[in-house]
Amino acid sequence: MSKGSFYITTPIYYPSDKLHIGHTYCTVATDSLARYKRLSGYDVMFLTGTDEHGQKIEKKAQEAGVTPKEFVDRIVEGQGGILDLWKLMNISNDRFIRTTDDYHVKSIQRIFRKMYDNGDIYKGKYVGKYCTPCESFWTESQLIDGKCPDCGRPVEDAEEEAYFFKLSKYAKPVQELLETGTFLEPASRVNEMINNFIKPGLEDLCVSRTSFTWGIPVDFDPGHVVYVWVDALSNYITALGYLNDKYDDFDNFWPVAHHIVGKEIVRFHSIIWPAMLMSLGLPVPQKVYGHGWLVIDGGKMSKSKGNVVDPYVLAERFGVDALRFFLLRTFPFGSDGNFSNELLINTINTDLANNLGNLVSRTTAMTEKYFGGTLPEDREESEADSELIEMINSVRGRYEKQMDAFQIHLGIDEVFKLLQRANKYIDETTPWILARDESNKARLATVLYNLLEAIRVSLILLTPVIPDSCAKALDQIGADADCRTWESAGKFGALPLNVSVRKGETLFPRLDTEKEIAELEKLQHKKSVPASEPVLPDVTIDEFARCDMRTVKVLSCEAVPKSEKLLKFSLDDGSGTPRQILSGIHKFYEPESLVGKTLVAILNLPTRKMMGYDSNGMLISAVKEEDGKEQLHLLILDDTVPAGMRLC
RNA sequence: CGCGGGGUAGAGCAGCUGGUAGCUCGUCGGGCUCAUAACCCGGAGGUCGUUGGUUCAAAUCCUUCCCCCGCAACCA
Repeated sequence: MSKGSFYITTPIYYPSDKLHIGHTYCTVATDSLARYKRLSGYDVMFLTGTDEHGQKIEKKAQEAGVTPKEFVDRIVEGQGGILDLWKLMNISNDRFIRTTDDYHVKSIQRIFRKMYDNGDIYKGKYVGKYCTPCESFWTESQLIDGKCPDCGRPVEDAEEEAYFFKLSKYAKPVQELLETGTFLEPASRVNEMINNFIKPGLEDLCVSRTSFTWGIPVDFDPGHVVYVWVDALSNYITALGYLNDKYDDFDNFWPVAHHIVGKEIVRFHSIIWPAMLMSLGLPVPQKVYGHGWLVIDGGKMSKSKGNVVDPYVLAERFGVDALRFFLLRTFPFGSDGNFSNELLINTINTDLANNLGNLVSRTTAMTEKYFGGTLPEDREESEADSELIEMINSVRGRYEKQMDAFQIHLGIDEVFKLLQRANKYIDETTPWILARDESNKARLATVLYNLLEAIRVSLILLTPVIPDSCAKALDQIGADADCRTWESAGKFGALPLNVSVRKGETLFPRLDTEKEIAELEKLQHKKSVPASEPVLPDVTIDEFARCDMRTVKVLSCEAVPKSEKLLKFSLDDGSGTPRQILSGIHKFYEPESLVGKTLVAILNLPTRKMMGYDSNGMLISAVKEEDGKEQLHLLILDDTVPAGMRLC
């Protein structure tokens, strides 16, 4: 019965913030592939989850005044959290792993131990700089002006103990893996990996840390926690029960694994992960597929640009299926896609409302109008039917080919070619004319039946993408369970000759483009305007007085070459010697416009190097997050104010 | 010379194992009236970023330069 096992995963996401449309894109795509494989007869395991350890979460939790576990619990399980989002998006994952789960923790300790025992993990020294008061280790590049980036005090040479994984040992087999076969796709990523990382030489990888504690302890060496590589990547096997008793699916689903990942983490999945598996004596997964990103106006989505798209807003307004469809239909899965509200609405209208929804509507409407909803069994075939029927019979094959290559958008495209052909078929056969003459009843029934069949097959194939809508529409055209199977999608004629249809509610209402875009912008605007920040905890007047803020006049100002943000200022601070300060405000000000202006700067910050220049202080600006976008205004004073006056 | 991706009709993209350009949307015109002002047909619109070269023939291969994006760096 089963065609075999199929294991597919998303990355485990880092719950330091709310997830955005990019994460949704990846998960929805993986979900549709998982659903496709189930539909076509595979025994599927679909895993997603969260990667919950690390310094960043430790720090964020501290800032929020909660424990790290409380912090991630809120983002993962809380209202509007990750689990809620996947539920909303109709994600059919079989399992959800959190790296804080007990069984995972135990497995990781055993995996670490195993690699240690076989000699691939060794204890080494991590040479760096140590700040005694802060008890922190820093690398050379993290230092600011040779001093501790946290407190500005001097640091000393020190060695930190750390465990290393012999990544270098596996450079050759990994390169061979990348070069042969189809392990990493799309193929364009292969060269990137080899040129960038393997050719320059793979260095052994630091796999433990002592600089933070929010992680899985190395059980045989207290003080060390397992660093992200081993902890996070191994989720793909611990979730199957590797070296734990929680699950027992490892033999079923390894190595038929397919990792869907964003292009930014292709490196970890195509180099480090296979090397780790080789070390453990395990086979490597079948495929790593790096999909592209959703970008906006050609640029990356980011908080500071204020263009992060919230999947909740879109799903609530247009429906989950519409959003799922848009993401998978519009963008080639392997490359970047340009997201826009307008494109979203156009796609919904053109494909879902006009093409699919309207076809179902006009077909069911005619069936009800001319036959009271139930077709008679008499038939009269015609040469005019052959092309449509041929397409119905062959579409599954073309679709399957694309989907097996993870070309979801092309798979969908095959279905829409059939839907378009069906719409055209109505024009060719003019059923409304046939209906005028009683003697054409058999011919009319044939035409409608053929249309219902085209719709039925299309809906089955679209089920992985828009499951709920397809189920509804299949109800409308009277398809019972046997008429919804993968088998039945391969051949014309599954519906009974006397099929009964029931025209239901409109599947995808057509949207008013301009109105919707306006509404959407309003919504996204509203959502992203935060309440003004709370006032910070008290400081004493003495503490305030330690900040040496003074008026300064701009002597000269120029852009720093090769930097898009930095401006280099020469300032009169009243001392007689010009003071150099760098400031990342090029996005807001052109250098010429600031010459001669009277500004405010804090002078007694430690010197900091930026792009090779010293910056002796910081210009004071008024900053606000507005509309998700950073608004920045330099404090510009009346030019009658002389340079060098202190603020107090 | 840090690494990589890309520059093709108004917009978004395909074509890139070489043979005088395709798709979707938009636009213009026509048809139809079963349907969610939907559906069907047709037209207009591109010297395929730039320079030079290979070839009978280049968007497609090699070369020069320009521009955009991402990584990196950096933004207190």
